[in-house]
Order: sequence, then structure tokens, then C-alpha cells
Amino acid sequence: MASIRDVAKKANVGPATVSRVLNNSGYVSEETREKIENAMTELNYIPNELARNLFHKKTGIIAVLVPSVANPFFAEFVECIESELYTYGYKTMLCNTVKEGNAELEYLDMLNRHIVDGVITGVHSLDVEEYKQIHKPIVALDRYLSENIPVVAVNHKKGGELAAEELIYCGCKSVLHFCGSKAVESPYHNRHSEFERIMKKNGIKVHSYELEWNRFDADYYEKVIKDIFSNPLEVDGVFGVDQIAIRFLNEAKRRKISVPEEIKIVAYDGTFVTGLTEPRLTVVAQPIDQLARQSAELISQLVNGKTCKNKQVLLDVELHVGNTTRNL
Amino acid sequence: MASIRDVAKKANVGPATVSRVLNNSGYVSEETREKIENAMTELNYIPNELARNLFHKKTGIIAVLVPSVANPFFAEFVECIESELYTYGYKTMLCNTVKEGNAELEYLDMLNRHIVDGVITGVHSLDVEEYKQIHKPIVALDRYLSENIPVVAVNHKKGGELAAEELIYCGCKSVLHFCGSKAVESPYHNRHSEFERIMKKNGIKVHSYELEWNRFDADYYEKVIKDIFSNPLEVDGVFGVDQIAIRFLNEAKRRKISVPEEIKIVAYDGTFVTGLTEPRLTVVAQPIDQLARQSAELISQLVNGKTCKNKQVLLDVELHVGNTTRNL
DNA sequence: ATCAGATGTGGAACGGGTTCCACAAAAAAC
DNA sequence: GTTTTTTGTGGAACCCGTTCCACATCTGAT
Repeated sequence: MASIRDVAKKANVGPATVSRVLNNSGYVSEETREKIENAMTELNYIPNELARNLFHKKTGIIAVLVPSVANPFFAEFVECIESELYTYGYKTMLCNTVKEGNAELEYLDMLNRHIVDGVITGVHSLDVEEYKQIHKPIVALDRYLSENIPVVAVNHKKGGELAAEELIYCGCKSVLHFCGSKAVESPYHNRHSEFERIMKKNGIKVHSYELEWNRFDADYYEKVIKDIFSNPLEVDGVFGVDQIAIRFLNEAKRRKISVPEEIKIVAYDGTFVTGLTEPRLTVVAQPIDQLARQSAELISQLVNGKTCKNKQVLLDVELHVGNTTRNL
Repeated sequence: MASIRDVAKKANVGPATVSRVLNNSGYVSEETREKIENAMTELNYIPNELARNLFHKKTGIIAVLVPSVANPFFAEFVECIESELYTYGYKTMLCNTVKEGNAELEYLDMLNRHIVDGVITGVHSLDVEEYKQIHKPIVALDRYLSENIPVVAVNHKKGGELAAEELIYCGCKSVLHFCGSKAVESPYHNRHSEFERIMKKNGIKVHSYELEWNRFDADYYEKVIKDIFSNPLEVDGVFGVDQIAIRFLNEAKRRKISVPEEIKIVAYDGTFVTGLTEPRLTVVAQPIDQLARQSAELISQLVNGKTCKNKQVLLDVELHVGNTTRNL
């Protein structure tokens, strides 16, 4: 509760001198420094960060927006980004945007209200106009927002290619493709278009199933799988994000469809859940830690006044062959 | 960038009047209100929350400390708590404490430095003394910190009991029990002691395997499973947290040990990952949403000056019978 | 007509640090 | 011995809302 002026009074100095001791700036004699330090410990003085923040107009807090941290991809991303931001000296404010009301907008507004210094958004909601109005530090994860806003993403085109080639290599003739909604402008569409392009080029039939863009819950995924299996399956290959792939695999097992003999499965993302199945999934893995590292670096630059317009960071994906495409 | 004084000048009023308009407090004539509102929109005025915070000595931010959001239990908890805090009007600052350095202490210090209004800690590190020094709003998840700090936890004793009874009911004679380190003071020990008590009372042999308290990564879990299977298994039942249970199940399948015929498995926690196995796991499920709801309510009370010393909230667990203990 | 109360408004002080500037004393330079 | 520099320190203004208090006007009651 003691203020800098209390300390100053106790040490018989001016508040400016105490401030200098606090920040190790300017000239302070050894003698007065000690006097002040004693006074500080005596009064149990702890500087009020709020006052500092007001003066400096910054809080050292970065908001991280994701649809839902309960989703493994975002959980891992948030885990990494928090860690990265921490090394930069920033704290992480977390916002899950899948909730009633427009939490996304509200969090963006925190930029204007000086509550956070920057925003990293991994959210794929529909209205992009709001972002274009804001000329503050924003970094987008896997989403095009505006020319001013740098994007961090993986090379989805390569991702689609790797998946397609693996399924082709394993002899598939007709595949089921779970793809994201085209309502959202995101680099991830490249994976879908590239996957389908290559498949078609090789004369392989592709059945596309468009997933809703804002659903990440178990119920939805179960519904999708049920939906798929309600009609006779005429495919020998499947490509979809982790949780869809896992659930497809499980349903196949329940129906005594052997994997990979009868159906091959390739999962996209490669979060830790793909390590929880038996057989282990073949995955196209996103380097989530690198996505986080790049996002943190970019936001740090933006917060410190550097500009990086039109910037797009593309990271490499990797195919990890498991036992759902080949019998190793 | 416009300040309240800029608005006041433009509207030919005092800053106090602008403040009253901003907060809808005190008397303001309709005429001046309009003048001020016009000035505000003209100047594109957005109040600086930092200045407000300084005056009110609060930020509306609650820090949530967890070992790692990448762990599904904490991911789900954080998802829920963020949502709950949001409804109370609080923002969530996230801190993962499994990193170099003492992040936990650093985040606790934010209470003193007025960066956050309260802390909800789900961290199980070893030194508790620091918490006893702090007389600020803190709520502990599943951990005893000090008499002043309320604890939210599930009824682990009942959890241990449910698991034990299920395994007994299914005819187990010798079980493997993965338990947490006794180095940490936590309500969760009740589940282990109760489980073992009941088992022993029923003449069932219990092999205990003590897990490290601060490891939540895949590598560690894999190592544990490998360790377990490196010796001949002489059990027909297993009880452990979700990820251990899942990995045990997978390894059993790899070794053609049939579940539940030869070995029954009960998982503890019941996070979404237990819905990703085939067969589906039998679990003792923690009501994570309620843990979050209670934590949020308590921290909100504390932040608003109410005291709740010696308080402990115990929530009920539920057994969800899956196909790893019985053939349904 | 008189007075209490409601209504309306602005100046000043405050919250708690930070920094600019002025000024003094000591050390170094010439 | 005089002039620079360097070192050391404190007061005041500032960051930007908020609230207290004083003062003014207007309404309605007696």
C-alpha cells in the first residue's frame, strides 16, 4: 500500500530519486540508494504496475484469441505461444470466442482501450471488416484479415499434397475428404484444393464433406461420423483433421472394417491425440511450436513499432507415416 | 489518442461532466450530454482503461495458473473458467507453470503489483509458504495451500470408491494402481487411499505405481507404460488417469491382450480424450465445468471483498461405464 | 415571498509512477 | 584558479480518468 512518495519521505529524498533507484536509471549515489532501499524494505514497498502502465501506455499483455482451448490444436498452440510470449516478457490473455455474444470484437476493443498491447488471433469468424479498421498490433494465425495484418500459417498446399500422395501411394481409388467451410478466407483452403487437384489428376474419385467452420465439439464430430456411416461407404481412403480421423477410425473398428487394409486414413494437424490411437494414425503434422514462435516474434515486432505489412510466414508441414495407411 | 480533456474542451464543458456522461452517473442535462456525445464521436474518443484501473486499483483480470493447458484436464478447465469469468466481467490471464524459472511465483507477484485482481491456481508445485504470505484473492483447485485459501475439488474419496467398486464388481483380483506423488498436499490423495483401502478390504492385491507430480507430457506417459510392460503383468485391472489408461489400453491391444476380458481398465478424470478410444473407456468423471463454475464464483466473491476462509467446495464425481470394464 | 431540495456544472485534487528541467556540488580539464 | 563535465537531487508537470466539493440555478412546497 506504500507509494513511492511514502518511500521518498521515509528516506528523506524526492520521489524522482526513488524512481531512479527503481529503474536503475540516471545518477544515484551509493549512499542514497541504500537509504532508499532500506526504506523500501521497511515499508514493504511494491511498485504499482498500473501507474507505470498508465504512463508508458502499455501493459505487457498480449491477447490470444482462439475458438476454443479445449480443442487440442489450439490447446497446443496456446501452450506454446504463452511460453514464447513469456520469454519476450509478455503475459498472455486468453479468449475463447465460441460463446454467446461477440467476444472477438470485445477483445479487439481492448487494443483501443489500452488493456492489451497486441492481439494474436486464431479465430475464424466471418466478419473481417472490423480488423481493417484497427491499426494496432495484430497477428493472424492461418487467416487473411487485411493487408496490414501479417499471417502465420503452414504450407497447406504442401499438406494437401503430402496427404494426397500418401493415399495414392497406398493404392486408394476413391477417397472421402473432410474439408473446411469455404465461407472463411483462410490459407487452409489450399490444402483442400491441392488435395482434390492431385487426386483428380490421378483419376481418383473424391467425395467432399464440408465441415462447419465454428464447431469443434465432440457432439458435432460424432454427428458427422454418424452421418457418413449412415450411407454405404464407397471409399478406400479418408483425409480429415485429427478428431474426425480418429473418430472415423474408431467407427471403422466398431464395424469391423480393417484399417489400413480396407480403408486408409490420413489425419491433418497431428496434435497429441493422434498418438492416442491404436493403430497409430498417419498424419500431416503442423509444426505448432513454430507457428507459436513466429507469431510471438511478429507480435513483438509490431508492439515495438516495427511494421511488417503484407507479410506472410509459411511453415513446413511433415508427413508422419503411421499404421493407418500402411502396415509397418 | 483523444483524452477526456480534449472532449471537454471541444464540448465546452469540464472534464468532470464528460466523466459523468461516460459513466452515466450524477446529473447531466440532456443538452450537454448530446454536446459531449457529439464531441466524443467527432474525436473518436475511447476512454483509456489504464487510467480508470489506476484510480479504481483494479484491472478486472484474473490469473489462471495451470501446469500445462496442453493437458486435456486443464484445457477443459481453462476453457470453462474463461467462459465463467467472462460472464462475471473478468478477463483471463493464462499461465502455464511447467517452464524454466519460477513462473508461478512471478504470477503470484502480479497480485501485489496490481496487474491482476485475483488468482485461480491449479498448480501442484511444492513450496506452499509463499501462498501463506499473500492475503489477496486466491482460489486453489484441488490443492491445500493455506487456511485462508479456499479449495475447490471433487470428492476424490468417492472417486476412488467408485473405481474400486467397479473393478471389484467386474471380478478383478489383482490391480495396477497409478497414483500421484505424495510429495504434494492435495485432496486427490483421498482417491488413492480410498481405492487401496477398499481393494485391500476385499482381499484384492494392489500394485501401486507412483507418477511424478510435474510431468504431463506424452514422452513421460509412454515411458511409464513401457516401464510397466517391461515386466510380466500380473494384474487383471488398472486404474489411472485418462492418458495413462488410454496408453495402457493401446499397449494391451498391441500385445493382443483383450480388454475387458483379460484386463479391465478404469480411467480417472474423464476428459474428452476418453471418448477417442475404441473400446470406449470406463471413467470416473470429474465435473470440470462445475469446478470452473465454483472457482469463478469464489474468486469473484473474494475480489469483491467477501471472505471465505476455511472453505472447501467438494463436487461429486460420476462413474461412466464404458467397454473397458464390461462388455456392454 | 422564502426556503429546502433537486438539478447541473466545473475546478481541483487524487491515484502512483515517470521524466523533464533546474540547480548544486564535486570532479576533471586547461 | 577558472572553466567544463560529471554526478547527484528534488520540484513540478504529466499520463488520464474519477470523485469531492463548491457554487449556481431552478423547481416546488409552505
